[in-house]
Amino acid sequence: MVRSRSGGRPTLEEVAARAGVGRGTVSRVINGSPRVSDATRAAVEAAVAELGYVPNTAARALAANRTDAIALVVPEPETRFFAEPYFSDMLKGVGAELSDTEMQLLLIFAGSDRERQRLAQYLAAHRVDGVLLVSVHADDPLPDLLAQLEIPAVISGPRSAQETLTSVDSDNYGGARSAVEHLLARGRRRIAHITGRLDVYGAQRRIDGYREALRDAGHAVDEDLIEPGDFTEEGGRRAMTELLARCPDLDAVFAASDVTAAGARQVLREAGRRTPEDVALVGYDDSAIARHMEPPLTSVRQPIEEMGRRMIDLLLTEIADRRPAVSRGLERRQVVLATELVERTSS
Amino acid sequence: MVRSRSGGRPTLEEVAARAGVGRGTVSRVINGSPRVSDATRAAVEAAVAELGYVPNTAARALAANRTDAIALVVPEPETRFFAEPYFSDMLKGVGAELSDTEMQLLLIFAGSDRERQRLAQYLAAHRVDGVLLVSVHADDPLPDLLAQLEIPAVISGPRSAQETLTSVDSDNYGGARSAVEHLLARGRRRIAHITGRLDVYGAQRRIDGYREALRDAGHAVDEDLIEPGDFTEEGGRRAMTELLARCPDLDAVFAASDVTAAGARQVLREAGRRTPEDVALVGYDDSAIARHMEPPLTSVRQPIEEMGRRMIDLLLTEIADRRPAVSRGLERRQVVLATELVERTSS
DNA sequence: ATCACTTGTGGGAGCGCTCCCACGGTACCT
DNA sequence: AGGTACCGTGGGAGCGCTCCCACAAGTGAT
Repeated sequence: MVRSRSGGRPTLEEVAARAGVGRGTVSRVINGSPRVSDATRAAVEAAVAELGYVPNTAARALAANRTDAIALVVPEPETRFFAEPYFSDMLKGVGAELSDTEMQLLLIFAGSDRERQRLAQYLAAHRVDGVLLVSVHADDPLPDLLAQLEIPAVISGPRSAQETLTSVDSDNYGGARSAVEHLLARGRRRIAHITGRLDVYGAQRRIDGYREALRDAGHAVDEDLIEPGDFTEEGGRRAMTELLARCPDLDAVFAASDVTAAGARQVLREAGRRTPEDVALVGYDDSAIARHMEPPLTSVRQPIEEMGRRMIDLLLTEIADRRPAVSRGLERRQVVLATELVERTSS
Repeated sequence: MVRSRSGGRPTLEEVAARAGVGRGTVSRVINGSPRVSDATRAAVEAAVAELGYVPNTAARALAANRTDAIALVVPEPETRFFAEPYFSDMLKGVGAELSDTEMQLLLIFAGSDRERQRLAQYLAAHRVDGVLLVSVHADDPLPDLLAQLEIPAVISGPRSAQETLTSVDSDNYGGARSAVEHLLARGRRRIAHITGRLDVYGAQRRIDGYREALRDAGHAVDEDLIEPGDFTEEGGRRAMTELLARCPDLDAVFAASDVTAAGARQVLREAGRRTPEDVALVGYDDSAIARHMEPPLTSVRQPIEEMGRRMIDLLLTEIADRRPAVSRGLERRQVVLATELVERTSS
């Protein structure tokens, strides 16, 4: 690897001169165009290697009007990002799928208003080719901003049944059903449900699954057995206290998240209810906490890593589609991945 | 905010036309140059607002040869990044210091060889103005690569006393001293030390602090009481087992990390030694685990968030310095921040 | 009135690439 | 033989900015 005489980094032009070809040809080789003869390609590749040529991203971005970067936007403060295994799993999947691409991943937190302001600015400057949106609430204005700026985006967890953005989700409805069916099969009849945040579509779908699993098995749904939570541990404690007071005869609890189940478990123990003998418990997420609970928690596993991979997949397709023609096919793409019930001793 | 007639995003030129000034003047206003009259500045700012102008980063990067981005390079797999509070605290400090800057932060993992390859490519392309390096081992080639590419960099934790890169560190020597002095003050006399990874400079400094605190207090250093660990829990168990076998009369343990202390604690309990009655225990990091241990662990707190802030500070200075002149002052900048002993009931 | 600065401003040149048109060469038809 | 088609290739134009030189107008000393 030789240093270019100019002292700086070698340019396309210099590579072309060295290989004895034109600028256009080098560009074609760099970008893997098939319209180059093998001999020429080899010569150019040799010159690239000799000079240690690396394309200037800024120049490319300017000329081609693309950035080769995508953003993973997390509308939460850093703290939650690190605390919840959801994000790290998602990141793993995203990273894996991106690793044999030229695309660069940016991680952007938009927890505070300040940060959201900056994000809006960032998107307006079109500094990324596409956006991955995770954990978005029903009333979040971000998706609309993205649509207005015409930036390709994929959302994890649609905001509603009418979601217009491309989305990847796990089967919340089916996951909830399997949890309830499992409890029914174990002979439980008074199954309570501590829900997630009601403004999250996925939480609604879990409630639907809970209801219909009971109905389809020929049981009436007792609304008293449904208590709203918010995915947190504290919410689980609160809801469980409420439920015990209202329905002391319950014999099972299906919680919308593992941490919620952990909160519920504390209250149950303090009330002298044994798990699973007196009250069976099923959580959601199959996070690390599920394995470490006492007793280990039965939980609905979502294929989060796989979701990350699919999101990238869809996003890259959308970016590619948008490039040459305006292929406004506009078929709504919604991917739903299956969940799996992981049975442990809490049920 | 009006859309530019061309359909795309407005350019500097269009803003200039609208404000009735030249391109250069708009550029000056955008970049906050003082050499613009108030009236002109106001006119330009109005035009910017009306058109909703946002500078094109790629064009700027190309023309000015800078990217306005810096990378936080983590030479570990994602998993460790999420597991250790060290990183999230660091990120918090970094983010805070960067928040009133135009600089963009990129998070880059370089755990696998594959990822390192990509990183090298990335740096060679000069896609960032500077690099923050955390948790680097003594034999890591990354710092040299950075030096060779002449990319400003700041390292957290120097690799050795001869570190050439600008560095920010906490006072490992002083932290260790304070831990040992605390144990001495509590009347302990047979104080063992489970070290960190020996190829980490900070771990060496802690050993130095341990030794000199004993010596300065007039005690001989018994080398049998020093057992190498590796910062992990498993390492703590192993080392503690070793120590108990070799020196059954020890009455205190200073561990180089909280997780190591947790490992040691398990072994001590299994051996029937009470903490703190029989064996006092002090950890390092003051991480969440310290607060949640049974009994709560006395630990040396490092101001990690502050370290993150200082690192950014130094890096931005270095980037700014490099821009116009080649101010090879080359005074080695090494910042060392004080630690604090957080006393709990384990000692 | 002249000169020497300073201040604010306009606009040319150029950053390194991609896009695309044009051109010579070969191959295959009529 | 001429015509048509398609390769592979060279290089002009232009992406939107910053840098810097040139210049007009103002200021104050001589």
